[in-house]
Amino acid sequence: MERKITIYTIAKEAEVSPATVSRVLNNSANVSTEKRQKIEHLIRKYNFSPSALARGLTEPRRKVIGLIAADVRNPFYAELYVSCEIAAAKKDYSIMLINTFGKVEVEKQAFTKLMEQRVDGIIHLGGVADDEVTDHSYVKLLEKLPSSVPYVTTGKFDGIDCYQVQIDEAKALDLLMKHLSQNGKHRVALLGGRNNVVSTRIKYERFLEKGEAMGFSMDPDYLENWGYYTIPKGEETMDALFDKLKKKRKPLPEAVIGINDSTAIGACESITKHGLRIPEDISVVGYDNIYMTQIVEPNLTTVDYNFVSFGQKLVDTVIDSLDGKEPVRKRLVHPTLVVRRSSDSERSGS
Amino acid sequence: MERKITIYTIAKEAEVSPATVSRVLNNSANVSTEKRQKIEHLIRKYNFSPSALARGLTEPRRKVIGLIAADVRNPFYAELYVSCEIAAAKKDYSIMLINTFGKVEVEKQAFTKLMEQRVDGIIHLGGVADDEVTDHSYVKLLEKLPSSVPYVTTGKFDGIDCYQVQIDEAKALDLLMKHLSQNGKHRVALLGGRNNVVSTRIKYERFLEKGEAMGFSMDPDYLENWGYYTIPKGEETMDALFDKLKKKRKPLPEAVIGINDSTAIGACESITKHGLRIPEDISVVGYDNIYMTQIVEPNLTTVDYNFVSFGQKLVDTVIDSLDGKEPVRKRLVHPTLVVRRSSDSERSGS
DNA sequence: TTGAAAGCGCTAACAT
DNA sequence: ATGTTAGCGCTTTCAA
Repeated sequence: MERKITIYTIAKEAEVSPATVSRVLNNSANVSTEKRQKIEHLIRKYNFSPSALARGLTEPRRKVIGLIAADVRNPFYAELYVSCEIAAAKKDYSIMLINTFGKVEVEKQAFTKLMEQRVDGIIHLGGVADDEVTDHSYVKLLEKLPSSVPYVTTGKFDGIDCYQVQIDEAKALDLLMKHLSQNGKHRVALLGGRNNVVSTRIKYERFLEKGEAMGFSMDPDYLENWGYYTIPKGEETMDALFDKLKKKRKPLPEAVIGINDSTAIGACESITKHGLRIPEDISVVGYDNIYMTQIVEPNLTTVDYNFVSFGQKLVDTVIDSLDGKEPVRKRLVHPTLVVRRSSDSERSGS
Repeated sequence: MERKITIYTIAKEAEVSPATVSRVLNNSANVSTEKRQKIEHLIRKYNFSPSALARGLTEPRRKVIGLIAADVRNPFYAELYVSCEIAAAKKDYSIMLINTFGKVEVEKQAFTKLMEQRVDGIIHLGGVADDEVTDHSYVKLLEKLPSSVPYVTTGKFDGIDCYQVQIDEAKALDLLMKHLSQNGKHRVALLGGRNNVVSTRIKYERFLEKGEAMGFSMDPDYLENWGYYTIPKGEETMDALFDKLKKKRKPLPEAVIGINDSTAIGACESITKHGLRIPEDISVVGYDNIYMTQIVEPNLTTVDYNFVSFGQKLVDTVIDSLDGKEPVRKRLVHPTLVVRRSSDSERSGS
């Protein structure tokens, strides 16, 4: 076991003071070329790396941002996490990631852990699974955060004093509705999700609000607002819709909007299973533009949130706040429409 | 901005010494109930959280393991990362994750960063994309690591003094070959990958070595060892195989082994495109049991590595080494066969 | 340009 | 059971 090597080791051997070693380490002051070289040589020789812990003890910034996500095995979070990491790296910050797996208990611990690690700020990815977390528990957690640590969330709730960067869900739905409308669809179904998830609720409300103007037949039987956000549940939901319409002797929808891509993909399976073609018989569209949308057959029309700029906004909000720049409390991420085969039979390839 | 609060703040107000506060914080010694309660009350009152930095400066263990992965947007790494996190949490360790995106430069920085953060050990996920990293650069990096920091990798190379936890690739291939053999397949194709990736080379070597005994017709024309590890490349590769066999007037394979699941899924697309049925005309199998194998049509037969125990082994190796338990240098992860529709027409559902 | 010394927040050995 | 004190490894005045 090699002896621990510190700036003192270097200083002693270079016959300078530790302060001088620190100076070359940080380029914080002029050091004579002679001494500098001697020191740099020793640093290499011993493969010395300064302790971020000791440094963090004195310096006001750790250059680390905490990131709380439900589960990076979910592609949505993986994308967002990575784009945050990249955005942070640009400004020489690191990301410290904690997965909560949707468990409130773990989530609370995550905050504690991050605070103990003295992260400079916290990004909280509410996202798809924010239904597990009640507003109440959010409030409790946030109250405990010192105001010096900027907190930014993708969660959608009012009355909480924090930074928010959120998807413009309403606009996202508008894009999809407009697209379907332009393709002459009238009987449009909206599938999946639960109403205690804010993003879901927004979509349903918007659908009811704007659907008529888009020329949709606003029959509530074409809303199947139950289940989760997964592929199998999407399939189940679509199955249920088929059953219901059959019983009520109502015509099939011309288009189906999944509450997210997974739901839409599940719906596709159900439709195919029922012997129908996509998009010839029924168009299908989703949300999120996850990787799989480009893989499934046919490729899925969806709404993209531009994860790169999403992550950038999250990180910038934290750093700007740290730098005293007072970022706006609430920023929106603007979605764009990605048209693929599942809603456009003209499209070549799959 | 609230004043910074430390154990001294608490100590002073509780009229005790900082040491006593430390004692209740760590339960490291007996403290009278009276003082303990007073202290605990103040901790709650101020929402005090002890600095992991200061603590790390004195304590020998930081309880943090560094994890270097190529890209957690790749489901393989996401699964492995999460299982490591879960395994670590059981022993009260955290994971500090860094993505390298296959860039050697970033990878080097990752080591430096982790060392500066004084992680207790480092896990390096070579995995699917370890072709980007030459053995040479590994050696260089590893030489710089102090021997006190256990390093464990999933990479497959000899002559480097480190811990290795790796997939038993040969056994994995054996499982697939046996399965196909038992289903009466003779003309079996092996598709995708590059030979400078060790895991790929192992598979090809094993195939050549054991194929005959399995009753396969060992025609080299049924090996298409080129391309990457992605779905589109898998499709291209299969397309190329079709072309070649047509030109040479050779019969189609009865089964196709993809070098990984993505390649296999791409091959499926090619096969379907050529108007053939899976598995009736051609069986397809892959490796890794990524999530998508359960989604594609038909579901893909594959080999599973049990990410839970994989991660557990990685983490245990680090911690055991830290605890002076001298874990074995090389451990194998045992794969299991997952039979699905793509190689078994008897199977119900998709 | 350089060094001495204090301090960051905590733990642990030693004393009481 | 509790307090005193000396580090841990670094940065940063302040002097020289």
